[in-house]
Amino acid sequence: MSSHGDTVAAAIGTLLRRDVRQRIYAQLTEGLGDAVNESTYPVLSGLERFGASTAAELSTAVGLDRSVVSRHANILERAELLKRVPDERDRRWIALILTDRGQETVAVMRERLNSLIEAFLDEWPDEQAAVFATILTAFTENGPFAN
Amino acid sequence: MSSHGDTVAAAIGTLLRRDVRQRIYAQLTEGLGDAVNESTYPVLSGLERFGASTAAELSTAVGLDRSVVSRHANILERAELLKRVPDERDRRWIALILTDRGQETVAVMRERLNSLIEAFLDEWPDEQAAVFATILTAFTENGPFAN
DNA sequence: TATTGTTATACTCTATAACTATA
DNA sequence: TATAGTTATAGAGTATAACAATA
Repeated sequence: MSSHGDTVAAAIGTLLRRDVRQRIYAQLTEGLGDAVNESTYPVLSGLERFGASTAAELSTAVGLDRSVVSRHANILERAELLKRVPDERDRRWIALILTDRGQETVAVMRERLNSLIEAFLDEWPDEQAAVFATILTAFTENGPFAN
Repeated sequence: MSSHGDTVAAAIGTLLRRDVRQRIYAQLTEGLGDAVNESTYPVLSGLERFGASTAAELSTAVGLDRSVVSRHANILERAELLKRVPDERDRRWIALILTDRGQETVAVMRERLNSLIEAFLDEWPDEQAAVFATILTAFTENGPFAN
């Protein structure tokens, strides 16, 4: 009878806290310009993950309405982080694609997150870090809150 | 050269996503009345964690302005989940305390979270679950995003 | 003077509705 | 007609400012 549930539940509860979340995003987006923040992050990050996408496609992927994606795209376009191009598949559609600068920005944010976590994990034996990575991934992909 | 950093970073990124967070809160608060939702949750949960507190005290603990805590307290008070009582320490202050019903509500939410996570962890060898719990707790308490 | 609780106000983010264009 | 993109509008949540009450 393990019962690490309470411990993990408390930690998850902390991660979900608004102030914690804001601190994380603030660190990742610091110095990248006003256009890059907790709200626009999903659009930037989503374009990097899924490649060129329409606002409607991206909206389902990131859990926002397409009107919201369109609005964030305006902000990111003005900052020259993405651009709009005709979508070959359907002339009604407009594809959002990252500019070089947009790709660099996403790379910076990913690198920041990766290296902060890497530094933290270095404190633990590799075998334990591997177990942690495996179970955390399973939790987000197949756990009780996976879609 | 471990490099579980990328894996963990991706999982953390998922946990931070808005749609994931909303799904979690929706499950925890389902059926507990309109007063209990993602916004009022921190106030309820905070009162349980810290005990009777003023709006100002709670606001620093949960990362909200005291005016916001006061507003949420109104909603929770109308739902009879908390009540306001004079604070012995200072006659300017008003202590927020959970009613019996409020305590039951928090217990239900905690129990839901605990048992969902417990069920997930039961799928793993206890030793690995213990490692996961230990490292995750260290991450939230002393990791790169701890306050 | 300083700090609390509360309320009024403004701002941000998001969803809904309405419009245009294309299929 | 159906669905995309976009924009106008409304709603929810929060921070700021201002007020009365108490220290």
